Amino acid sequence: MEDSVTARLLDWYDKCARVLPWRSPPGTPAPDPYRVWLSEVMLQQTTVAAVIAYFTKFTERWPSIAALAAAPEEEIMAAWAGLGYYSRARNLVACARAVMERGGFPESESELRALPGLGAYTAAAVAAIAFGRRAVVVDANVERVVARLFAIDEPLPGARKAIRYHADSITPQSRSGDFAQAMMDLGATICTAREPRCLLCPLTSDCAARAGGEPARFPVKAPKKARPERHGTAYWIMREGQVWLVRRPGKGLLGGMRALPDDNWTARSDGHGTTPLDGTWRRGGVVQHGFTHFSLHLSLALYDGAQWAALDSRHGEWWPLDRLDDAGLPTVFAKAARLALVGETE
DNA sequence: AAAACGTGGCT
DNA sequence: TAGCCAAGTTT
Repeated sequence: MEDSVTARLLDWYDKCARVLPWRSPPGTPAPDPYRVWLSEVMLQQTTVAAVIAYFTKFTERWPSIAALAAAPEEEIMAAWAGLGYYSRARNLVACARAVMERGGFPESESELRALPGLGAYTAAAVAAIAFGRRAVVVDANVERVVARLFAIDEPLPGARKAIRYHADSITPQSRSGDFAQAMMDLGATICTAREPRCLLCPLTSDCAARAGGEPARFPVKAPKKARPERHGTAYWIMREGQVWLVRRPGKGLLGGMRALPDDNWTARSDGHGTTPLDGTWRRGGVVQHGFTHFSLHLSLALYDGAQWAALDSRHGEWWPLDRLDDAGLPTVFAKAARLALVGETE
């Protein structure tokens, strides 16, 4: 039975594989490991639709891992702005440099796993897709497909071990990279989280959840915790067509990214409301932004004073408004900046 | 081992 | 619309 699942899935992939910029068609030589790795890192917790534009931009600007490794970290962080999970960009740089140092990508799953930013999933995916190694690739798509195929009742995350065991049982010796991508295509287009399209599924006759009549019940998940709501303020300080931007600390939320000054709101607490400069401030409206683990109401304060000398050039810089798009602001601050600019022209 | 860590799209 | 969800990793 396992063999037939594997064969049916690969047959389906041969006909129906999605065409994606980082992929080579089934049965053709593997793509450049650099492109496989870069796409896999970008795709961590991120949709294909969001990744395509970034992948294209990155590979045009840095066509090889050598080019990426030689680029200033600051430029790569700015190019990553908007994609989210910014520690990925930091790890991307560190990984590129480590790979150059050792003379190229390692090909084994365990050596790949030791590189910065490559966890269990990404190491397996790169080993299988770029290097043709047999590896058991388990991401959220595979979890869903396997949980349904075998009607696994145990809730996630506890079910991970059982899911991995079953995923291993259907992973072929050869073509495990195609197999992994087939599972992900199936999960993304047919075996979707809500309303799976079982009538189109090549594995419908193998699927225990389908036989049970309630495929969407799987995977069972533990209930989630409520997201707290936080309030904070961002400060818009303008002078002669420039705005004052700071660099956030390297670790933590939006770590290492350029940003508007703020009153130190965090996931755990509201901001303290203390302004960064003396003088007159005006209300500039409120931006609402959802993070993974909290929701933020960010008030915008607009500076009317002229005490600019108090700003510390070790922590920030004047940035020209006409190049604001190049500043690489994370989305929450890009929203605030947009609001400020609309306010200024009214 | 649980929590931190972004964002945009879909229902 | 408010919540769920996505090719996870790190600490």
